[in-house]
Amino acid sequence: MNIENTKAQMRKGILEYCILSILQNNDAYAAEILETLKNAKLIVVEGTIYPLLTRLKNAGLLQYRWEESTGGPPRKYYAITTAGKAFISELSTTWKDLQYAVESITKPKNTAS
Amino acid sequence: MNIENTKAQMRKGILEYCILSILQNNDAYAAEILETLKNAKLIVVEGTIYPLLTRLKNAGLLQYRWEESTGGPPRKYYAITTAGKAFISELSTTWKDLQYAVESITKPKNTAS
DNA sequence: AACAGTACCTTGTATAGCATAGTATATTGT
DNA sequence: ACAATATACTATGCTATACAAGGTACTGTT
Repeated sequence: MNIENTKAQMRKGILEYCILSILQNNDAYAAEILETLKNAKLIVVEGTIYPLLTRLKNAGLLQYRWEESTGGPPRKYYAITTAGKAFISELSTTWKDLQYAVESITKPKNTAS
Repeated sequence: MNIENTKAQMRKGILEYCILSILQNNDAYAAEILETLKNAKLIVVEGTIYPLLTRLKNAGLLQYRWEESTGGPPRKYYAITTAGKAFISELSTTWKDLQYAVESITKPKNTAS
């Protein structure tokens, strides 16, 4: 029950939303997505993101194309699909509902103002 | 990859925070906590909350006392400990950081304003 | 004594993310 | 041409949380 573990648990479930959102702005390959998440202080590692991208692709929310790189192996550039865009709006609602629920619970109540 | 599953995933990790927050206001027993969560639209079931309460108790964040009921078996009233209060403030920070991170990622960027 | 209602507890399952190791491609140096 | 290095993608096993489902125990009513 340490704080780091709890942080990791809170992160779970929002990564899909974050990744889809990142791709809504620009197509990107795994390393770029990873970099964006890190810049936003969402620590994620390779072993997490690759399976997640595959899952989103298999669900039809993402698609990818191969692109040559100036150095090193070709890159898988992911792009969001129509279904993915629709899913984002659902996730956005879910996230807002969750934020509201947590706020209403954690806000201390005036038991006898 | 349906929305209900994703909702459940997002809920993960915030339940500890919510339960500790509820107990910060008043001592309560499991059924009361469950009711409060439901009122906030956080769907949780018995099988989730009992192990969680035990975990929080074993971590020293909660303590409990037995109290007689007017009808039915005695109730375990949980109360937050000093360590629990300290943990809440950490969770509060974590939650705010997470909200900020998600906001910065999901907010669409002006790629060429 | 049997039943219903309340409250608490336990076991098994699914899923997400992590750690780690492995595979494949392209460039660089000899 | 071959080996070494860097980049990018993939696969396997582990852990923790939440859920589903079933079980135990106590109290009051008929």
